[in-house]
Amino acid sequence: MISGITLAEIAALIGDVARANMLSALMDGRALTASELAWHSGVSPQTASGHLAKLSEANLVAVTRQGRHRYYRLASPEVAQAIETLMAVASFGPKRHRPAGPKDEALRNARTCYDHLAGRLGIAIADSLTANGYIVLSESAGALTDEGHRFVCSLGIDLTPERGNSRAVCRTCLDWSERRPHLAGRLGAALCTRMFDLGWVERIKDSRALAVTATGRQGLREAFGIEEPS
Amino acid sequence: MISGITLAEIAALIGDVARANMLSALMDGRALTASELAWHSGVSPQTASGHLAKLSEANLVAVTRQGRHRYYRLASPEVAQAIETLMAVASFGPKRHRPAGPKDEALRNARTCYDHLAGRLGIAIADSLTANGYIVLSESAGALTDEGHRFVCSLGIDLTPERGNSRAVCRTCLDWSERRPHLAGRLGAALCTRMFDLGWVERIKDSRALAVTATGRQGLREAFGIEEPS
DNA sequence: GGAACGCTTCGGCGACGGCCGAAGTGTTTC
DNA sequence: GAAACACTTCGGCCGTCGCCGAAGCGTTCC
Repeated sequence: MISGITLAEIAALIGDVARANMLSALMDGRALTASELAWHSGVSPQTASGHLAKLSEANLVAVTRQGRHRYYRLASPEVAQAIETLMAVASFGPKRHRPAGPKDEALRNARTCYDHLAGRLGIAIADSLTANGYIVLSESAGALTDEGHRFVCSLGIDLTPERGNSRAVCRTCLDWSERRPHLAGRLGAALCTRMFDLGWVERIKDSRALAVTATGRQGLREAFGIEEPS
Repeated sequence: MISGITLAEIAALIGDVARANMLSALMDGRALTASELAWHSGVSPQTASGHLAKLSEANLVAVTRQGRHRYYRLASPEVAQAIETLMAVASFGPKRHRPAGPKDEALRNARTCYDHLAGRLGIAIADSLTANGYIVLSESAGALTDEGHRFVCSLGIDLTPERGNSRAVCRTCLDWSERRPHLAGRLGAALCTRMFDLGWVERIKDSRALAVTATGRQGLREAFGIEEPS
């Protein structure tokens, strides 16, 4: 009860279509401007401004001023996790099936989830790492083995924590499309960043979906033994 | 966006004070009647009935008819996890400090979280198991060691999964009061059940809070090395 | 069988909150 | 310095949804 009040407040903030669309758009971990978020949520700039004020007052999003733009991003990984968990519940719900369009298909194939990889590609990488004994996952957690540490080093990933960053190396996150846990935490984020740096994946315009490049296909095959993910 | 719509629907359902109070009341894993839930949420029976219809249509709660009563319970552990995650986000929020009353204090000390233990007691047990090498936890996951398996057997706990139950043995759940992960999953649930069976803990009336009994204090000391948890 | 009980459905009231047009503030560009 | 731009604030409109009284259905108790 005591916490029920603020539980309702937080949920009510996410429970508006426009705000939910904004938060979904921010789930890829990027920071977006107020106008971009207005476009994503399908409302006018004034309305978006009001929504964003509420979201940032409640510490769901954080804002950075830069010139005449204001960049909004999710305030913390906890917020991202809460939204992802809600999406998982939503996808369990009554089977109100929307036929899966091509864009939806792209999302299921590969996408970013806050700061790490999700979709079939995310699952495939987590599976490969597990099969090779590089990580050990239980349903909602994980640990990096010594061989695993050497392996990610060989990919050019440095897991030394930044100052004051105590985030866990290896976490899992429930994938709403595959309904299985994929790799999150510092390791998940570092892998995702590295794959962008190597040019293995690219963002699909106006979407959290990702496209695997030609070099990416080769790299994924050599490093993880992953064939065409879809 | 595609899933954003139903994300908003789910969140909006939780985002009403009355419904949030109902769900909070169900977080201890018990099934409550419609009238009990009406009382918990502070609305009339008619209103509660309407709310419960919405919640069960969206598969957030499940209902069992029994005579002239209808027992409502959370539909799945995923729903419980979503609510707990939202509570964690809520407790991070702006510092709108309510002075902690005695009931609140009892909640922080020991309570049930869906089907497992939380609060200082839950943390203490998780810490003890970790310190003795019985379980290994990373921030959001965990594994039971072989010695751990023998230990819980010695407490009279059988972790053989029920038919068709593939729930993970060892998971973690972020504690909103302690802000640290405590023990969930099949192991967390089994420990909780066993402690009720042994008479170590008892429910405090009309609350998720728990009281540790005299035998409980002795048992906790002998089995886990836990002194007076508060 | 009738009364008490638990729960739901219906109908109408009222308020909260989302929405946009218009106008205002601060920043960049030329 | 003026114009263009990004964003916010204000004010008023309107729809949605939560609320309860009254009434209806099914179960249990005596």
